[in-house]
Amino acid sequence: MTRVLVVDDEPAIARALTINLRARGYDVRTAPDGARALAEAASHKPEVVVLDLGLPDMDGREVIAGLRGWTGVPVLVLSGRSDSLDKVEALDAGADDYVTKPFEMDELLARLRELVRRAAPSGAELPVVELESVTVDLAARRVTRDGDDVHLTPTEWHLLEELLRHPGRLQTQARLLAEVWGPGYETAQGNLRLYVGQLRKKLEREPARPRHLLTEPGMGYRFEP
Amino acid sequence: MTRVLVVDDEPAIARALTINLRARGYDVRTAPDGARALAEAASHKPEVVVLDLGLPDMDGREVIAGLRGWTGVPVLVLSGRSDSLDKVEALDAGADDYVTKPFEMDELLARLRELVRRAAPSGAELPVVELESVTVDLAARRVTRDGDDVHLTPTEWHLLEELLRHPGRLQTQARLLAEVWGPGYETAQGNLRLYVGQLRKKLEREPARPRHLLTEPGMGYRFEP
DNA sequence: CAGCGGCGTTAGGAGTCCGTCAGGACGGTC
DNA sequence: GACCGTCCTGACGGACTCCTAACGCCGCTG
Repeated sequence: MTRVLVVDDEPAIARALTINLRARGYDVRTAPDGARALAEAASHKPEVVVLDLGLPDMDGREVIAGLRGWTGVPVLVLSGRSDSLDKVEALDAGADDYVTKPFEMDELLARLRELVRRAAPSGAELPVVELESVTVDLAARRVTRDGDDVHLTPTEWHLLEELLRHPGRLQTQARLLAEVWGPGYETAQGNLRLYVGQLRKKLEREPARPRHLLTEPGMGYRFEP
Repeated sequence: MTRVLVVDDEPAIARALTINLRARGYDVRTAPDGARALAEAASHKPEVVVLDLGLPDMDGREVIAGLRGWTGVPVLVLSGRSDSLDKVEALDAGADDYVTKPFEMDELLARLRELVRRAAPSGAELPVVELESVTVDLAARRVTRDGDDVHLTPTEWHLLEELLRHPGRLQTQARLLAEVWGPGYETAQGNLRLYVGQLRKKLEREPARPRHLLTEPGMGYRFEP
């Protein structure tokens, strides 16, 4: 279920968006201002953000900058003004798309789908990853090993997803920590080691000598298909 | 037509260079001192600069600094003295290659061609570098040799990256040490030799007779694609 | 021919990073 | 209020990386 964070200070719009998105199967959370939006994003890791530019406490660009500091989550900007200046500024600040209020719900939903699809290219290309005796179905959130289901905690999922999404490429510990744990956890390497260990125990045939979840000492980890 | 700026206060040398370069199809302009060299470079944007270090008005490093302040144009240094100190200083200041007077015209032309050729894809980053049997993927942080993975330590990566980033250009030991080990390690040349040796052992077919990680005695190292 | 400086290589110890285990805190459910 | 799963912290061997020192080699110089 796709997690989407709606940031808007007008309850009417927030509620309308929530209802429509829930009806389409999204997992919706809302935040009424920039500060709570950043806190919410850090704790629940949405896969896409809908951001109203007219917030009471922060400028829209500041919110985007706060997100871009640690995550590449796609951001869809909502603007009350049709004038194009703030649109350019928002896109410059790192937004991914733009919709002007009043907006057609259908158009917003279409752009949202597009953003999610674009942000998960490998997820769309490889929804299922096959290892020797383990099958990982990213879309269905399911892992089987020798036919039996394997249970993964949310954090384990998030970490595994981050690794599988870039097969063969080294992911630095700083990047993994920022993506999975959010900002402020850049120094919690012990945590990372712990969860990599758990994933290996659940997925690798010989956890002591991993063949797919590889360590690059001093740099990070790499998923080898 | 490639624009070349020749900076030399000796008319004989300037004329000889002009004739030879024009014969090869270069668009040549000359400047007899540092001040006019900078003015000429600013107005005509040469694609490569040949710079004599023994100018009457400015030190060679000042000229290079004046260029580097606003352009990355490759600079080939001409040095009158075989004493290597001024050459090292010029290279540290940002020069890309050097030739000692008296020089062979053929050698100078060859080095000039190399500099122009390598500067052509300026700004474009090269994520993967192919050697004979070795592939270096900077983005994925991965090296393969005859299909097998080659493991590099963080320091080896850092050094290799610094060399690969300036193909064909000479990197002084001081520059490499400062980039990889940070300030304060300018005197640890033993360290540099050690890691260059390790890279050669891992990447070169004949580590004793390297073909890509070349030594310039007294100067530094050069990556030859 | 001896002396010298720069380069390449080897070996060993100090320090850092990694994997693992156990224990406690937090939040949600019944 | 008790239970359970999940998450985080700290501590400990072990593996890896890094740096230093020393030696042999080569080209150059006096």
